[in-house]
Amino acid sequence: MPTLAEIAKQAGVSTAVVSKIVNKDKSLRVSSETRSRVEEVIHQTGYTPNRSARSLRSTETGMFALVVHDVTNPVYAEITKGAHAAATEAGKAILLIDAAAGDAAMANVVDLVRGRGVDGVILQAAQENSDTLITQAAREKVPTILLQAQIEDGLPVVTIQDWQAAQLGTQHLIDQGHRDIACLATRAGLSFTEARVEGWRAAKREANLACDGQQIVFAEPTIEDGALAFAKLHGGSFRPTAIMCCNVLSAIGAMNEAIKNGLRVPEDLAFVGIHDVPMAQYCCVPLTTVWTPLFDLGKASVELLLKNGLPKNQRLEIPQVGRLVRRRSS
Amino acid sequence: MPTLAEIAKQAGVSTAVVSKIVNKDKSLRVSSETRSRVEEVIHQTGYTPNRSARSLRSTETGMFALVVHDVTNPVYAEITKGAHAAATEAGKAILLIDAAAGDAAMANVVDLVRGRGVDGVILQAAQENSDTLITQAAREKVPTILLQAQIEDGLPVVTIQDWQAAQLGTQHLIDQGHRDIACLATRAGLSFTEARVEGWRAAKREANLACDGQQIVFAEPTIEDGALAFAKLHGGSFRPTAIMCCNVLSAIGAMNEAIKNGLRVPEDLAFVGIHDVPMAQYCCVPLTTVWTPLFDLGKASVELLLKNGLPKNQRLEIPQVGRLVRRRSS
DNA sequence: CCTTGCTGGTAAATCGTTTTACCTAGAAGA
DNA sequence: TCTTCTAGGTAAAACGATTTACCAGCAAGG
Repeated sequence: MPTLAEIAKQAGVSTAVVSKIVNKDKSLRVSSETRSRVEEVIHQTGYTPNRSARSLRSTETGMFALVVHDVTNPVYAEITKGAHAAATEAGKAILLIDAAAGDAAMANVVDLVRGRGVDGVILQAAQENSDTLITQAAREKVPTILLQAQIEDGLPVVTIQDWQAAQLGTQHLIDQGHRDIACLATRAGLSFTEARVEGWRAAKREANLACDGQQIVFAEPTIEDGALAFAKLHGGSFRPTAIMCCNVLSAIGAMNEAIKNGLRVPEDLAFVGIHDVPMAQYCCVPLTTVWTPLFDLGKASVELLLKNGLPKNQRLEIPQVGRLVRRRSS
Repeated sequence: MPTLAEIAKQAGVSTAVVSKIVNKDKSLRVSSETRSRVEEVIHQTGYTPNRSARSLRSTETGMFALVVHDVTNPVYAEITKGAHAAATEAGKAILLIDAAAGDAAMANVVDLVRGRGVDGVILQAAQENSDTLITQAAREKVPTILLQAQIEDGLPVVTIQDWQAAQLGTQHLIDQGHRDIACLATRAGLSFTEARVEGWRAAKREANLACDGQQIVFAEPTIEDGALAFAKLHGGSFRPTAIMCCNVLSAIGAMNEAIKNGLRVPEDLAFVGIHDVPMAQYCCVPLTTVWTPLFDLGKASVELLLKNGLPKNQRLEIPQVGRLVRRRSS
């Protein structure tokens, strides 16, 4: 409740001194008596600087916007948790934006960026409406980091090792003796989708197994879309004995649909999914997954914003490597 | 990038006029030519008011802090989604704090509150460290709303119909012919835990079934703790044929553990859980749940903050009633 | 002719910090 | 004795909005 000016008056010094003491500014030369007198008053009154005033002067708000597709998706929730952890450690706050809430939510972020309400943006690009956000951020020179998908050149991206994750999962299926391995990919056209499909392809090539377009089907990372994707795959001419799923939720959806269709998992059809969320462990047939460093993905993106040191086009791949978590589905 | 003053200069008017036009202040009397001239300049330059400056004058930040136990818990994620939706609709932003991140995160919120960085707080009380937050918020007169648990008198609480949810689930089990129905409760001592246990008790009483303390076991709302709770229940002298679980995650954990112990669900042991998250549908044995208005719970708490109209001790119970979603586990 | 009253504004104070530029007394050096 | 540091500060100008108080000029009413 008290203002800096009031503290200054009570301690009999100028506001400059108080400000520098509060901020631990090393450039301040002050006698130890004065210092302790001021500190005493600060302590007594329980003074905390007003954030708006501070931001106004310093143009730093201590807040980052985190735009995710959908908070209720456990994969994104884990990323969010990581981002939050890094922010907390640095004394910063995370402004959560759920892109699933539609254009209004996006418009809100744009406003925030234009009004300098945030120091940076971490964007898990959703639809085309994210473009507006990106251009605005660029114009306002608000640091922006892309999560997972490199939807725009000239912006830093942070990803996991997508290629390796898919390769690892596919290799496991090959090791189990599968030869007809389909790929249930994430959304077509995105950079990480391509990386994962490429990982699947690479593993198959290495084993001299043919890959063609028919073996790939794209789906959003949701249970529902996974189920639909299975229908497409099951109806086609290519009948796989295993499916490498680029997302854990679509894997669960597809697997469930397969079982509904009377298939036995893993005997008739085996499944592997990318991202090891708790749900994988407890679903109908426990799902084999490739564990990925989701927490660190979120954490790293915030840390990058804090350092503010990422060159324009750099791509940061979280070094922590995925590992296979084998369960009943394969 | 341009400031209000620059707009004013370009349009040849005072800053007061521009400010009122931007804010659609009805008290402003201005000729239509001047108005359109100003609006033109605003449009041309793409002016957006600086949030920090605005907050400094008005003492409103347009941000609410939402403190949840753990974002990766799907129940809380859904609440978060609801809160976010309401905030978005009102052009406000949600600052997410994950209490699981520990004391540092809580200290952060306290700082935010003291520095007037947020207009209000929605608190899903976690540990005792939340007390500091509450007292600070009260002292700073920052509106605070409690989620689910009434951990402090004198503060508004918003809840779902806890009693009815538990009663409904238990009644269903009774209808299935069960008589020995245990209660896997949430954390002991919390208001909503008591309400749910009371709902369970009421349903049993109504059917002339005995209830005693042995039939109740408490657990945190996690899969792991649910599993542990099952062990306690299974080891005891009371052998239930059904368990009414006050949380969906602990239900899944307990059910899984039961199956591991060779029990058949629902033949040997039936389960019902409160809160209908997607996971319930896809787990080992699809879980019967009582659907609850989680989204609306989050939404309502934000709306309450927006209206700022809740009397001190009021308790808002989301009117939307729960319904039973029957699946294989019962 | 004098007083209101309304229209369409303006100028300046204010919010609570941070930061820059300047100031004074005493000590030290020449 | 005169200059020059240096330690320990001070005063005031930002930052970019909002808000209050005031004002000039014209028309209408008496």
